[in-house]
Amino acid sequence: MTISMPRGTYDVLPDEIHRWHYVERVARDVARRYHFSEVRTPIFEHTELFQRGVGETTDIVEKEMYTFTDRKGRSLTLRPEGTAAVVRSFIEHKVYAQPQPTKWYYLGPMFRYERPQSGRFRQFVQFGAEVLGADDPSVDAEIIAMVDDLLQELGIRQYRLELNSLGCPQCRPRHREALLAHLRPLREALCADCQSRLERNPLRILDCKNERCRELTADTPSILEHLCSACADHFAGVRKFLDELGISYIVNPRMVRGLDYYTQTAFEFIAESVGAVGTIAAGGRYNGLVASLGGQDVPGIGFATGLERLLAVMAAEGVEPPAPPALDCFVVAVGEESRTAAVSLLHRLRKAGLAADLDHLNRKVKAQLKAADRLQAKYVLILGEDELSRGTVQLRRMADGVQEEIPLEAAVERVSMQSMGDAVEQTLLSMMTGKAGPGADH
RNA sequence: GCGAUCGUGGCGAAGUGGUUAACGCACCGGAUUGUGGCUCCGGCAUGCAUGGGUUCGACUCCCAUCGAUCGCCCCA
Repeated sequence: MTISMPRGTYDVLPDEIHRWHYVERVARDVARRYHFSEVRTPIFEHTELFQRGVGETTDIVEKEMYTFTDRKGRSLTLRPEGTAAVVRSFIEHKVYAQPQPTKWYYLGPMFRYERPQSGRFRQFVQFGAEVLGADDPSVDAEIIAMVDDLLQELGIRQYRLELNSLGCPQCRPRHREALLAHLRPLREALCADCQSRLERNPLRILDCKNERCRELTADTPSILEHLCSACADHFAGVRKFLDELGISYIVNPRMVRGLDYYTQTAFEFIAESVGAVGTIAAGGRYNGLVASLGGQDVPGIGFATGLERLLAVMAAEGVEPPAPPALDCFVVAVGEESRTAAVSLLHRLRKAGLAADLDHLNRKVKAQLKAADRLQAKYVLILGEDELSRGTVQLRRMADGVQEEIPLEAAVERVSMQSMGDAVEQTLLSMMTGKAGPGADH
């Protein structure tokens, strides 16, 4: 048997890589405009970082981590998410001693041992950003606005933003008690999952998809009614800024986040009609995380989005990222004699900045032209013995087959000028028609 | 971790317990002299995910394993 890729992984082949490049480019550009700097942390960390950072009782830590022991017996784990490592880095390099706030973003693979399904993989790519050292509601709004901009710019239209506040260590316990008091009498009527959630994580019961559970918990005490005044003020502040920015949202008091570290603001961007997993971006505030990982009491907020899901939603909405540029020039050599000259010509084209190639399979002229056509070469330079003796080449424009014989010396410059001219023409055309061309802004 | 469906050449896709496993696309070559996109001709799976089993005989039936897709849990 030949070896295949591990479960839950995928190859991005060259014919679709441009979609990835496009999303990555837009993400980085949004980050630039929001004034976030990129941080790159290791793909693996000490297991303990995630146990403490993500939370011992979370599904991620309990059953989804890729953990292994290295040759010295250390327990290491492939990162399942980005925030813990960013915070670790922030603390480790004493970045809190520098002017605050710290605004970092990351873009890279994460790993979770889960059953693959649509929009879910074992290795997947997240783009995320964190603001450390500022707890003003305007920061929460900024993070949310950033995600909103990202989605807009990728051409994604059908999504909604759900917002909630999870309170803080002062008010959350009060809500929890009220919740338990309400739910305990209903215990027997709840679904099996919810019964087990009851003592462990009662908040999750509110998020249950089960019809019966939903009915039973319909009039359950809301976290929003139990917020302390600080959290209530903060939540009101976030809403005020979002309203000011014209970002619409739905307050969902039943929304829960999977990771233990969230406090106050929590949000989810949900795609309207895409498979079972509709969440394409999510995040929230985590004011206790830095301290719990051994740093100062520094507030934080962030988000993460899965690129596979963005790509899936884009495909579902018919958004087509700009195609990669075609090959500028294909050099056709006729006969062995001209091959040396052809290789030399090819080299000069490339040195001049053109994307150029030639046939390496010793194909006949016809087949070489066919290859050039398939590669969508804009121009073809044909070099045979006749041309060689005359010191010329045939310059053929593939779009219409117009061909002329030009001096060999002028070939590189001619193709350069023509290609450039084509590009300018394209741009002008797209400006006039108002349609987005390659590299044009949206 | 649980459930459903599925697994035939690079891709799509017929097929039936029994002779050489259709077809389409793609790819490669050819249709005499050095020229693409059309047309025509030819080539392209000693094998039907893997391993067992049933049978005189299995790609076709059974079991297991692996994988894919989708859903649950949970999550980006």
